[in-house]
Amino acid sequence: MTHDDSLDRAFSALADPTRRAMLTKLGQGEAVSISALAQPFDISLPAVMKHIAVLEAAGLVERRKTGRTVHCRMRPEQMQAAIDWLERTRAFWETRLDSLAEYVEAQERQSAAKEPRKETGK
Amino acid sequence: MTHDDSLDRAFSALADPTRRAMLTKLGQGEAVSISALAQPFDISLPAVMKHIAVLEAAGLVERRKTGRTVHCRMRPEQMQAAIDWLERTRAFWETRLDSLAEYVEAQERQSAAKEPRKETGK
DNA sequence: GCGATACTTAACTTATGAGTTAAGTATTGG
DNA sequence: CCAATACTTAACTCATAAGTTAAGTATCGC
Repeated sequence: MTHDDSLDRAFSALADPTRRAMLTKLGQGEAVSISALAQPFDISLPAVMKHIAVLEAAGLVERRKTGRTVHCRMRPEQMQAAIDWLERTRAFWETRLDSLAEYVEAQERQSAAKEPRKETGK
Repeated sequence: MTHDDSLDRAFSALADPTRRAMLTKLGQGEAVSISALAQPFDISLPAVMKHIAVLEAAGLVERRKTGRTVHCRMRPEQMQAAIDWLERTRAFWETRLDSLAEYVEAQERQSAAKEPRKETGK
């Protein structure tokens, strides 16, 4: 089985509202320090560190240390991979749905042209 | 805080490879029975039931019972909500930064401006 | 140098998630 | 009717995730 655990990590990282809020902030394009990232949340700094570690392990975020300050920035590639998986799965469903609708429609036209197709007497 | 726990549940459900495989199968448009869904996996039926319950709670899947058989089908709306969140977050990043090269360039300018005392003779 | 700042690590608690086995309920088919 | 089929529920194990506090390390500003 082709099991891609980078998708596991990406979706798992995205499942937490604190981490999504961090990504939203990082999505504005600026590199944000860890303490600045932590500021809106009512949790301890070690807890924030853990969230950032999860985001980094998922490839969603990159850290760069300058002096005593660490700046984080978003890396959209893994988010794109998640989008791709979702689009593919949903898109497939929708094309099948369309072709199913076409099929049903075709069947109806065929039935109307010939004779009503009934279930065999039960 | 705009905390949407339907996104929590959706991403959390998507984080598991077994559940993604189930969604891929359901993405083909047919309603699949629970035992048919379970067939490819080397786990017990109760474990499969739990996965389906998670997918259902996340709004990604719908169950319909007919006699003793339960058929599951995909519901793409919540997947679309997940796609929307990801697109929004990533798209914002990308509009802010026209290209990676431009970003790196900006970073270098910022670093140079921020720490002039190092490498004074430049 | 020394204290404040910014992050890091360690150790621990508590909750949840994924799996198990065993036993139960409800339909269907012979 | 009875037994096989298809799912369900209960009870439990084990691993990991998310948070905590406390203590540690490495700059920076005076």
